Amino acid sequence: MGSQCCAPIAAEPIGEAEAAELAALFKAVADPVRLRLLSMIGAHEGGEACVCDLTGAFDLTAPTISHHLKILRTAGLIDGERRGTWVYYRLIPERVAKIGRLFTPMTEPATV
Amino acid sequence: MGSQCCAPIAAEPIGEAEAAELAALFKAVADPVRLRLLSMIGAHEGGEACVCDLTGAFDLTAPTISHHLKILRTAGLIDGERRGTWVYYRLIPERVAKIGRLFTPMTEPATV
DNA sequence: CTATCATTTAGAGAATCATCTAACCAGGAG
DNA sequence: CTCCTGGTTAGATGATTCTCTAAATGATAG
Repeated sequence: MGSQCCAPIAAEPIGEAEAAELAALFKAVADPVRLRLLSMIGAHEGGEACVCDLTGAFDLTAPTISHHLKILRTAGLIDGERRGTWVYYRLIPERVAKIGRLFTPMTEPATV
Repeated sequence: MGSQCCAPIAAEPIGEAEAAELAALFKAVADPVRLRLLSMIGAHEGGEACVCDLTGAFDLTAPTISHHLKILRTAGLIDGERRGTWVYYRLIPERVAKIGRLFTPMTEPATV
């Protein structure tokens, strides 16, 4: 039956303000480089990766990678910490999951 | 090891081609207008909405709405059908769910 | 202190995108 | 057929965005 009628986005029309906020979040991941960065950071051992681990995988300059990391950081998807010479980034799981929730059908039936 | 720990994006580094394909999908929803359109279509009674139901909610011209609908259609997120005078759009649930899956932790396996 | 490596900031140029106006296609009413 | 409404297509324009080079900041080594 309707155990998963629809994703939250299809449950009710989202408002203008919420749409703007969500769009900003989605824009952060709407780029192949940032998608791969996110994936590489999350999949790296220890759940964190330093910038030096990331730049090599791309045919891009260091400033460009830094630019993309900043966008992810501004969106609240990753957090960076400097330890000695290197800067380490890790995912912010709650924020990452927020992206998925909007489009994921609910297994639990809501009030519909 | 714990593959339930994290969302698919953090399970292993995604490849260049997959990242490009997914980025295109995310770009389609990385806009407040398109996010609201998607939501309004999905939440509309009968699971479909004609363009005339949508344009009024925005402070935008009809061609602009049409432009956004085309982007959503090209991304495979909605499908449009003409019935008489009006054109009706509806969500393509499988495609919509694909967006959510990448970022949703697999702690509780959903029927997908 | 100076040299060097890792990363970020600043600024510029090319490409993409959101929006508009004008014009075009499809159906229904008179 | 002619007119009107609903919706799309075609260009044009201003704003973002991605990428680079050059320069700055931070930390370690000699």
